[in-house]
Amino acid sequence: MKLNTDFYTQDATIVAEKLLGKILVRVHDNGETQRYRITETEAYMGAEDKACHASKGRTPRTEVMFAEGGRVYVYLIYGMYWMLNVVTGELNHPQAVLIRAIDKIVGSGKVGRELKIDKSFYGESLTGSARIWIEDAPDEVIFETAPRVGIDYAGDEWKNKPWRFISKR
DNA sequence: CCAGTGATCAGG
DNA sequence: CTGATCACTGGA
Repeated sequence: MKLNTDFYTQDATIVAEKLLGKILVRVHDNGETQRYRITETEAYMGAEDKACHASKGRTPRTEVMFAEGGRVYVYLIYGMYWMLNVVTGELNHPQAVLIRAIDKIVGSGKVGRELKIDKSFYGESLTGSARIWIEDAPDEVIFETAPRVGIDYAGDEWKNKPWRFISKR
């Protein structure tokens, strides 16, 4: 069953944890369907969080994070990799969860490449799209937490938050 | 270690 | 317009 708006409007730290073990579904134009279990996520927690893009203010790129949870936030990094994020939280609470790994595809850049994510997914509704959504899964998940990756610029307080969630089998 | 690669944003 | 920066990966 597709995860609904009630799920996505929770805080990013909650959603990031609960997304572990859930099924990410991607349907291509030719009908080919990919299904992957989400195995690693990171939470970005709003305007306060120096590691969150939205802490730099409301810009065309960060705009979608201010929407109610349940949309896709994508951006290109280093001119090569599309980062796939899920917008979470209530309206005007700019939060998102980065999908870092799905099954054997470990690495946020590889995830975007594997699923053929591009700019056209910016703002896509995860509750209403026919080409990308996430389904609930009953599996119990064992996970550990760790600091987030690649955010040295954020300062110690935010850099050290254990907001990376890694599924252990 | 570091090159590749291009959108994005603040500043003139 | 310019130039710095970047939630990364892959190859030396």
